[in-house]
Amino acid sequence: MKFNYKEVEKKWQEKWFKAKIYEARREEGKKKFFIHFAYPGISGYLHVGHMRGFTYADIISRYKRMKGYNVLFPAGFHASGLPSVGFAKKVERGDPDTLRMLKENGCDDKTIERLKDPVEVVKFFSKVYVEDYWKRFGFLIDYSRLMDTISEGYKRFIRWQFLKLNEKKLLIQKTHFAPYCPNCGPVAVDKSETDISKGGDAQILEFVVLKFKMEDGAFLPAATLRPETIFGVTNMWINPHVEYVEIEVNGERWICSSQAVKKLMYQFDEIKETGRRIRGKDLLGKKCKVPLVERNVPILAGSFVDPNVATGVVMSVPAHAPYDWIALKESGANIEPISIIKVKGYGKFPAGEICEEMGIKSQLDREKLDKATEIIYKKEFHGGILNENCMDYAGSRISEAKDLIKEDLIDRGLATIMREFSEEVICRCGERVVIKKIPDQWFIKYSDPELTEISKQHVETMNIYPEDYKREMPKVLDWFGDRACIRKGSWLGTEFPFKRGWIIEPISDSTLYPIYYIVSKFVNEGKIKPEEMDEEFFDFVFLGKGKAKKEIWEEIRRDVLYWYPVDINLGGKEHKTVHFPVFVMNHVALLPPEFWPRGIFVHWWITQKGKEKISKSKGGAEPIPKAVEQYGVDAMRLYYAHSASPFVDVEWDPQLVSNYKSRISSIWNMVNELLEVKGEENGHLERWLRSSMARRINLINKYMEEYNLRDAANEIFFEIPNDLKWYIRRGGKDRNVIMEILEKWIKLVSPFTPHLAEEMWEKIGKEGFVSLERFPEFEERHISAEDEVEEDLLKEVMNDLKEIVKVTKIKPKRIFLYTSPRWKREVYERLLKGEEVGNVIKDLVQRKDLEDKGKEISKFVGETAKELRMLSSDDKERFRISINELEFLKECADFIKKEFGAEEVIVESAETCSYDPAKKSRFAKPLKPAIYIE
RNA sequence: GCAGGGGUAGCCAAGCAUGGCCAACGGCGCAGGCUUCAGGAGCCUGUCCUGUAGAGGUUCAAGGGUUCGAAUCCCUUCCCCUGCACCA
Repeated sequence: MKFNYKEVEKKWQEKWFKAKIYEARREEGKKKFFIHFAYPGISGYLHVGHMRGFTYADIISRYKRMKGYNVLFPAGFHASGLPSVGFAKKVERGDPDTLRMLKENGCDDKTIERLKDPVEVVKFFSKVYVEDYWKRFGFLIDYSRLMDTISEGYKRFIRWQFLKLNEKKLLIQKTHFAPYCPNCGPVAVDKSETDISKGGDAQILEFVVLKFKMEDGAFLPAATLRPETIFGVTNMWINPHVEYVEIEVNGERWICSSQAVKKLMYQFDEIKETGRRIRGKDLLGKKCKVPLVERNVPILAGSFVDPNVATGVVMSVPAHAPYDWIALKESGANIEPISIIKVKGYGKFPAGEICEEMGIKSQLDREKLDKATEIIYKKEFHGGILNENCMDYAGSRISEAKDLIKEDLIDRGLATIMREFSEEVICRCGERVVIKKIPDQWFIKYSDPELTEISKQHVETMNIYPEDYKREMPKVLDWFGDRACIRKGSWLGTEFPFKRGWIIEPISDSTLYPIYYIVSKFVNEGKIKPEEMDEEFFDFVFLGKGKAKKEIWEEIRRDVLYWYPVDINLGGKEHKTVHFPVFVMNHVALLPPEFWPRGIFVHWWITQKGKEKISKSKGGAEPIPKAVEQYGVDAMRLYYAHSASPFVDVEWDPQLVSNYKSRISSIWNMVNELLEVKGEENGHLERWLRSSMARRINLINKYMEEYNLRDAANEIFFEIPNDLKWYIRRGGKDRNVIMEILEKWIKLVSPFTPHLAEEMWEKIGKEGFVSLERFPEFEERHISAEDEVEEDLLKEVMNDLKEIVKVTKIKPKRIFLYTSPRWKREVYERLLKGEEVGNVIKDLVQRKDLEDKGKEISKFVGETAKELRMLSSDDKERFRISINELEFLKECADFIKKEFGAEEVIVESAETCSYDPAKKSRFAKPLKPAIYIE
């Protein structure tokens, strides 16, 4: 009797996969549904967090299949780029964590040896993903279409894509600045730190380098993020303990730190060292001229100046820069700060004020000074106005003047740009990463106004979940600029057709790929060879251009026409600003409008305690096979679908998953118990159960249509069993209705927990796969408002009884229920019809049988009118349904007696009651009988 | 900086785009009872405060406002989080 989930999972997976029920074949005339998830990058073992999105996709595709769609649900692997290379590198250098993890997962030494090769890493993990994750979760992915992005066929496809981008004039060349290791070449700077050992959070900042001319003609290049403060410069800062060097830049002599020279070499074309070295302290006391402002200022000693940051030369704006303020104070120099910015909340010298406030005493108190600098920077940037000291820019807002001044200074040859990381970045090899200028980098021109505009228009027509993201998308498309699309270096991918030895970057080769799933089937089956797949081939199958050279081309073309476009592309929130926009734009740019994607579904993450994204580096991620073993697949699937909305991050909580495991087995037990039930039909109870079920099926269909899996699962896994339990509790025992409801219920369960569903399906004596049955549809004929209102009435009465028992602590012996007098019901009816309050009162008061109730009537009518105004239309509806409360409650008397352990339950009409010592009967109202307990 | 998300009872987490069915779904935890004499099993009840009659009171980051009525709409403030391009 116990639910053996392990056996059940195995049994049904074997059957499904043997019958290949996942395989999608074109059926002309049958409506199709194409869903896929953003294929995972190959970066090692996945964890329970990854399964969330995959599971959503499987549930949706199973649902659509049951709704009569011909479903295409393919999957593949994104092998391009760095992750698998990074993984192989880790194996090669014997990274202990990596080796331990591999061994824990049962890898022998031979396999580990093999994994030093990135291509082997891809092969190995592709298999893990398919066998240990996807099939293990019962996903009905079309396994005949598996593909990865470094296969020959895929590369042909990408090559074609870039030929087309070029034809559309969407490939352009321009200067670019990228992270670069002097030893290893190009590196990626990102949070996963595949290439680097430090600095994953670093951003590339643009410093403006202002050229201060000294008396001997050499320049001091001061780097700043705030070029507008040039008007407030009072002096220069040089670190006296640092040795500076002289270099020649475009014929000018510059003096900067030696560290700066190294960096500038990678960014400027014309640069060389003159060999002259100058100690910092030898520069002190000399003068230089502020560019544009043409003011002579002295060079002072600033020990806070870091030769590693930018040029190692700093201009001093004490009025508005906390560092400068403190350093100036410490220097003891007799220099008056120059105020140049007016900002709300501060006086003449904001920097001075904040140093005072925060109690900053020394220029080496970096922590506080950084904080102070940030505060002042933000405050002045947003609310600051340049004052009369600022020449032509006086009166402008900082946020507007900043770029203007920068451009002007550059145009006049007084300044230039230098790029620098916001923090130190160290390569895996130990070298400091620099920023390198690439003069002729290739870009995909996503900034193209026409492409952007059409993409925005198309997004309007798409089904995008959640709604918020749909609203966000046009802004993202506007913001999305040109993207560098190739890179030279050791990583996997397709060679760029217009530059030998350069590889297409991994985002750019994963935009149009869903269409390749249609081709990959033919490649996998050997029906077409990658070598055949040239420009002509893809032009024909994707664009319908030219002629088919072979019959199979026609076949593929028909499949493309049938399956495309994608109905849902499902992916994690990390794809919101990069992958999804380029997915849309590439389709819009290269394919005809009828192939543009129809929908996107974004889900959030499973996080660890403390809201951290689960990552292997942080440890503690639960391996998938272990979790499956422990909780069972169906429990996990239900957990993903039901524990929270897809659009929030969820903390992985093993306890919670365990609860779903219990839920699964309790459903199983319940079905078994229900199968034992036999007895008479009651009439009312069966009508009620059918009605409630029909209503829920209607809701569930509505939820599923908008992919609201959570609310659908709630109805299916919680509300329906509650109804069934209530039916039994009420004494229902009609086997026919139970079998009828079970059959529907099991179908509803199927997309979410398919193994359980199949097992139950078999248990109730059905043949075939429930996975291939039709999803239950709303049947209006089962709706019986009367029976539902009656059952609600009973529940309400029981609630009231409970409340009374609780408050009074009475142990009920005899329970009296007094149903509403007829005239009160009449009041409801007439008011609901819209009759005037006054008329109703007048009418009733004049009636003979009510003549002694004048006061009560007018009060009651008034209150009721007020009450009805507050009710929703659904609630009002309940009062319109006519039921016989007296008869119904009499029938329930035994049930109530049993539930409350009373000796007797007496139901009477308030008009004719024989026993009412507490005068309770006067409180009776329609659908709210008065109660007396003793 | 640019773009976006969020703050709900002890905890997690619904609801908030269509204000009233909301003291606020569900779960965890906690308390009591039942069942089971086997397990991290199952079932019922309670869990903001007050209350010996089905009720009332105070809540949904903070402070204002709109409204007969606001967790839900508007404004202000505070605090968290995410993405930002050779990372997928």
